[in-house]
Amino acid sequence: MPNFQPVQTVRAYQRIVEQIEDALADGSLVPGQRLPSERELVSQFAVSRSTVREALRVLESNGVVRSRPGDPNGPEILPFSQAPLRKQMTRLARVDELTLSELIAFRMIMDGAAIQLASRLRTDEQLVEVEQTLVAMRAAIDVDFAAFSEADVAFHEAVARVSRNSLLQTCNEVVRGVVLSLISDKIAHATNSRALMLESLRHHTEVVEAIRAGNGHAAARLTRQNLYDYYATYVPAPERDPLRALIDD
Amino acid sequence: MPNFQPVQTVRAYQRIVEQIEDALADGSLVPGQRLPSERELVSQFAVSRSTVREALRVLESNGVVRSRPGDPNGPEILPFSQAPLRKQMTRLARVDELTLSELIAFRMIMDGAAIQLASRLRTDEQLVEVEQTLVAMRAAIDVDFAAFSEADVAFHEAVARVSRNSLLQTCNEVVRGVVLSLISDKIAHATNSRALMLESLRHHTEVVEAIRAGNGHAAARLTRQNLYDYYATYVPAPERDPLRALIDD
DNA sequence: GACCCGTAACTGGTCAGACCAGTGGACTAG
DNA sequence: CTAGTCCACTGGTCTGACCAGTTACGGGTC
Repeated sequence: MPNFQPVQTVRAYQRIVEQIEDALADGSLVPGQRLPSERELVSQFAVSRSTVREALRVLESNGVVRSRPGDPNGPEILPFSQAPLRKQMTRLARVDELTLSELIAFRMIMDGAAIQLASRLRTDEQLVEVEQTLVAMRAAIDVDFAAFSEADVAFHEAVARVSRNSLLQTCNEVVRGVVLSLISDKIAHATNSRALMLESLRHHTEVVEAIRAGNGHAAARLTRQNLYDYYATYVPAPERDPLRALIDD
Repeated sequence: MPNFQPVQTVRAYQRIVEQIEDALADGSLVPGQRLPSERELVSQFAVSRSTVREALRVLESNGVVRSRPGDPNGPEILPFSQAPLRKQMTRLARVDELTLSELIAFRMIMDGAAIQLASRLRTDEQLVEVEQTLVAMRAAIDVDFAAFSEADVAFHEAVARVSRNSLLQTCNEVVRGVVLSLISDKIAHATNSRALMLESLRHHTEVVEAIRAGNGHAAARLTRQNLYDYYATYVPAPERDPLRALIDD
């Protein structure tokens, strides 16, 4: 008896999307390359132009290609971007499918791991790079909070690079962006921000010390603690349990 | 001097997408509701049907709506789902030239964190649930490796559920799927798989012990160690450093 | 009255052909 | 060799049509 599979109607534009995504996955299509023009695709896929266009719209909304009117080279294959990933995550966060607590827990995990890896894998030059972002943070305190925030991001990005794990790096970046967009308005109203910045700088300095010492576990623990201290006030009290579970070992 | 903004052409179908997404964000459109039929939308938005359809294709590919031919109620607003997030993440994992080592490191981080959270947050009923998946694993050993593998997945999914962090859960699931797809062929050829399964079962049992004891740190460490033991042979030796950095504290 | 079934009015999926406002390369005049 | 014009071609949008499938309705049967 043959093992029949449930059939599902696959629409024409979907098969076009699949073909293009497959070509991208197996490397026969690489970012920077151009797709043939819509009218050319019409004859290659043997479908109407509406169908081709629906496929292109889907690819475009997924950040795979970009069409520009009048461009004689045709639609462009874009390099991978985390923008669509962030869009989806933001969407989920907006509808409470993801709570702030979940996002922050995730940040604590990601950032902690990145720093743990960094403290083991860093070269001396990379340590210097990280220390320089600390210097930039200190300088930014005297400018304004936005500058400090930017320098803070630079610190975390430098550490993430050192961790040599691009997946970790991307996830980190995305979730950091989402968290910031969720609470940026609240942070802007924070009083006594200078004290906050000094405190944050002190925390970061401790982390760098642990990185220098190669003490990955301590560095990770400090990082998670810092994130908790920094964000806990924005999280409803009953949702703080999971966050604490990540810091007390 | 007015602060001019760069203008960017907003295409008609994009404004339709925006309007529908906004309606969804502010609650005037909720999952389960139906959109008017395409021809009805044509007159409401005062555009052609192609334009409406391109907007619907975009929304559909983002998991916002679903169209079914012949449905007199029109396109359905879907409940929010993490499926599109997973799709984007899988794309990231496929495209972003991720090495097996990076993926496994990521799994070690994710799974470790999930188990750490689970051991602190679990209820007694949930502990029983997890223990039952262990029983299933033991039983599956006598069937075949595929059954064992399935039971193993069930174990990790149960733990991820207990961690009460759906983002962690999704990432976990995605990266597990990607890793498995990369090495499934090699595993299938593994000799003496019964011994492997018994070893794996012993490891899982230790983890459950740590969960029962509420020792999150130990549980996480065990988990990472187990994953390392299980996967290290598939990772080229020079790439194992980052993995080891995650286990020896 | 309850039930079954065919029909007709829809639905979405696809197609063909058309127009428009742009782009960019080729071609020409200086 | 340069500056300017022109035109072929691009994507964005529209119109109108056909098809296959779904569903609700109404008429017929029991």
